Amino acid sequence: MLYLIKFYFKMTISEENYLKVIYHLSLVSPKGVNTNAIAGMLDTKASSVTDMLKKLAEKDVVTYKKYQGVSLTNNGLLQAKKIVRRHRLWEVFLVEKLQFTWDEVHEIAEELEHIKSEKLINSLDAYLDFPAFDPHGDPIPNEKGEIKKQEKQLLSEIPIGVMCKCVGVKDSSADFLQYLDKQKITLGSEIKILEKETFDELIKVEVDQKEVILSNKIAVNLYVQ
Amino acid sequence: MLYLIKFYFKMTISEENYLKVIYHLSLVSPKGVNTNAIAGMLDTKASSVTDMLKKLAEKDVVTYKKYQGVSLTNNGLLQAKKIVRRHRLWEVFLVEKLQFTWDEVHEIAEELEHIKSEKLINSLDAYLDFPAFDPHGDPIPNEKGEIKKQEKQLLSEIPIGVMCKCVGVKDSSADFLQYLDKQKITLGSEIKILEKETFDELIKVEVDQKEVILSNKIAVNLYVQ
DNA sequence: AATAAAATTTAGACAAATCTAAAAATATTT
DNA sequence: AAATATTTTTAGATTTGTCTAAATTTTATT
Repeated sequence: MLYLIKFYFKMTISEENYLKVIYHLSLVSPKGVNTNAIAGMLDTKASSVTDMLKKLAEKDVVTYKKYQGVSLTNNGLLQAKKIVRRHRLWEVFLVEKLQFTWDEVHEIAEELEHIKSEKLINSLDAYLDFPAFDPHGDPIPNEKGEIKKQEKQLLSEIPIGVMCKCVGVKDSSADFLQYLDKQKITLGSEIKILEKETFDELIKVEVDQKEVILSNKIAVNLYVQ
Repeated sequence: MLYLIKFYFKMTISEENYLKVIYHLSLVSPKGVNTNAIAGMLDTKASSVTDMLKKLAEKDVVTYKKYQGVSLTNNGLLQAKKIVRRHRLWEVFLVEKLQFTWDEVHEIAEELEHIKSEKLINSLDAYLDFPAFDPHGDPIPNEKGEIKKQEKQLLSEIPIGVMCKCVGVKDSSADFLQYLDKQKITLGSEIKILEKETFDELIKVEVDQKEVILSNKIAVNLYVQ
């Protein structure tokens, strides 16, 4: 069982933040994540990223070849998913139990996600009744890192007249979420597209029986089913 | 309102841990806390403590004179109480909501206490119904740092025949708490001393209608009312 | 394919929090 | 009160994560 040892390196908060960002970026560019992209997400310098990538490679959580970008090892992938799991479970807790709105939870979850007690997180999971999705519609990995994939499309891809339901957001910035609140759009909202204007790409939709006009920027950032 | 600025120095986790320890020690020795005592509590070296005390003095959270020990400023006291507040509220959460036992909560609360969102902690407080005491019977400061004092005595000070109720522990180590569990003693247990043996200081007590023998070490670490 | 541009890495420096070993101050004992 | 012991501080080193500026590699353009 000696091989297990490498799975139990303790990760610092900084290392965890790198892992998480590499995970998110690798979902978009699976063949290797750029140094600059990581630096951008973490608001740090490329040279700092290089330094950290060497350390993470040393710990066997990423595969790193100079100038060739970086990707997660199996081990690193599992660890990243655990961080994401913690983040999203805490978000559910904040919304469901502490009455936070969906635009308020991200920052606090960024801190809570680094508390690593397995017992804590599994108890929380049970307490919340094993939610599969967080308040933004993003899937919550289970203890083994397994993720329930959800069929979903962007609102912009839905044809006129078809009824669909809001199941998530692509952009989960506070600005966007607050704008959706203002339009009374939230997870579960029933949406039907009434009209699409080709010229300026505005669309007229019915949200829970009320008509509203949405821009294309909204439509390409809202997931529906 | 310029004077408020110094209240808003961001504290690192390490600084917070020092503040908290100084707070706890100053309850016992109010005329100044020793460098060595702090080092002992934080499992660090006296020289590291000296370094940190200078930094904390710089931030106006402690009053520090070389070789003369250290004490909290008003500002430092409030900050320390906020950390204690967060720690104890999380302990209540873990026990009441996530079914942790009272010996399991301390370590996790040590991490949770450093998450500083006021909104988070006040929402949690409300969610828990504004508890006045944590699972070990220790008081939870309110938002302003006010603490509800509880009349309490050690079990060892109670005369034979008087009925009392367990309201807290002086030693809250996991070992002691687990020992109490084994004896079926918990917060709220009704206790009556039946006999005191002067020779070896064992005492025979009735706990919730059942007789048990306790050592003096238990009696001097159990608070009753 | 040569050149220019962009991305990445290296080298060396810095701040935070710690350490060891030695020096200085305080407290205790004889 | 002198000698000894204890406590505390200083000086200098180390580790982690970051930075700037220069050097290198890769990619894009002519």
